[in-house]
Amino acid sequence: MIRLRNSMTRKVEPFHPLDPENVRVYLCGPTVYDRAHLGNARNVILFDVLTRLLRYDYRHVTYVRNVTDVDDKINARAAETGRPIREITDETLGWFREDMAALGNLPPDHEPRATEWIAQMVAMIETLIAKGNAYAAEGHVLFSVASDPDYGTLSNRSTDDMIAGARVEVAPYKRDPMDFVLWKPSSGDEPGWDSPWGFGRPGWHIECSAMSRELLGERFDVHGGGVDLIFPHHENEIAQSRCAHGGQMAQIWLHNEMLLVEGKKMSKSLGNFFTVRDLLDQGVPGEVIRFVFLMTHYSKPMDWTEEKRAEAEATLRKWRGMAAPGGAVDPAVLGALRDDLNTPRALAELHRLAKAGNGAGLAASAGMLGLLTDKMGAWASGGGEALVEAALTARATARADKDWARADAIRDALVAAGVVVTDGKGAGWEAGPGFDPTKLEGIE
RNA sequence: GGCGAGUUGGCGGAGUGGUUACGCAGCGGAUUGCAAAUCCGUGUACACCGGUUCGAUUCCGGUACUCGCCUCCA
Repeated sequence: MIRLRNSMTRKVEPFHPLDPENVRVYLCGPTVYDRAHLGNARNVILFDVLTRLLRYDYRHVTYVRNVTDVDDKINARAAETGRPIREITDETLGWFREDMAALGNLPPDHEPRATEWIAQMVAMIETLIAKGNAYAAEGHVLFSVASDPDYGTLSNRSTDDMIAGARVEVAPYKRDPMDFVLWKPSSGDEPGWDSPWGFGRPGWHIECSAMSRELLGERFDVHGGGVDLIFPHHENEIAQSRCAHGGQMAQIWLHNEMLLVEGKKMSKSLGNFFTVRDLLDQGVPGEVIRFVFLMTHYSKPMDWTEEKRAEAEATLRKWRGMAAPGGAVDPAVLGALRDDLNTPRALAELHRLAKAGNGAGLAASAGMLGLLTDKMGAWASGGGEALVEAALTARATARADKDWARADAIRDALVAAGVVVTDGKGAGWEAGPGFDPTKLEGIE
C-alpha cells in the first residue's frame, strides 16, 4: 500500500489507482528555451522515484511528461539569436533529456510536445465555448472563471481573495480580471496556427489539459510538479478539464517544495541559479546530485550546499565499493518509499544494509532510488586504469622494500591524480573528482 | 492582506504522546611504517508562550521568524 500526500486534501492518503493494470502519471515538463537549472531537476527525480516504485508494485505504468515548445520565452530567444524556433526547442529538449538521464532518471513513456497537439487543444477550447465556460474576444479566447463555481479548490483561495491580491492583468477584452487565456492571436513573425478564432497559439494551461486527456484519459492517477505550479497553472488545468469533460482530473496532486540558494528559491528570474550541466561539467557525478536531492523529503524546501555534495559523494564511493549483484530489494526500503516517498528514511535503511555488509541487498535496494545503477558506473571518463594499477603496484613494492619515502611519494601522486584508494569492505580504488591518471605517467 | 510550507543536537535530516533515527563532522579505541580507507564505541536536540495529559519535541491554541504562491516560474 502506497501512501502519498495529496495537495488537494493536504493529507497523506492511501493510493488506489483507478486501474491497477495501468497506473497513469503526468508531470508538467520543461519549457524548452534554456538549459535546465538545478531546481528543475527536483520534480523529475521525485517522479522518477515515484514511477520506479509504482512499476515495482503494479503491472503497468504510463508516465507522461510534456514539453512546452510554444512560449513567449522561446519566441524571445529566437528573436535574440536569429535562429528558427524549432531548432532552439529541439536543441534544448535534447539537452534536457541528456541532463535528466545523467541524473539517473528513466525517460517517460510519452513526451508530448505542445506544438504537435494543437488540434486537440482547439477542440477542447471549442467544447469549453460550447458549454459556456469560455468566450472569444478580439482574437483571444478566455476561460470564464465565474462560470466555474468550484474554481479554487486546489489552491484554496476564493475569487474574492484573488481579486484582493490585485496583481491580475486587466485587459480590455477580459470580462473578469480573473479570466485566463486559452488562445491568443499571433502576429506574422510569431508561431501560430489557424483556428476558428484566427491565426494564433494556445495558452500554457490548456496544453496540459488537452495532452493529459489524450494520453491518459479524462481521469488519471497522479499529476504534479513544483508547488509554484499550484496556482495558477494546476488550478486552471483543473478548471478546464472539469468544465470540458467533468471529473476531477487527477486523483492525487503531488507537489515538491522548492530548491533554495542561500535561502531563496532558485529561479531564472532571480538569477541565483546554476544548471545541471554546470555541475556535471565541474565533475560532480550525476548520481551524487541525485543523492543530494534524495537526502531531503520532497515536501520540504532544501538547499544545495557543498557540504551535502561532499557527503553524498563520500557515501556513494563507499557503497559503490561494496555493491554486489543478485540481491533483493529490502522491505524496509520499500516501506519507506511507500510511506509518501520518504527517501531520507530509505537512505537510512541503505546505510543499515551497508553497515551489515549486505552489498547485494544494498545495490538492489539502491536501484529503487535510481542509485548504484550500472549506467552510472563511470564517475570519471577516459581510461587510465593501467596507469593507476601500475602506480599501486609500485607503491606496494616500495612498501615491501620499506622504501617509505618512495611509497609516500607515490601516494601523494595518487592523491594528486584524483585516485581514492579504498580498503576494507570495498577494497580497490575509485576515480574521484579531478581524476587525471596522466599525472601518474612514469611511475613503474 | 489571502493561501500554503517550515523552525529538531556542530551540520544535514527522519520520526514519535513515555523507550537509539540515520548520516557527516568531533571524540575514544582497533588496525597501519606513518597516513588514508576500513572496523568498534560515544555525546549534545526538538523556536517561544499557553492548554490538554499521569506524561508532549510529538496533540490543540497563540506568538515570533523563514520561505513559497497570489505575475512567467519546477
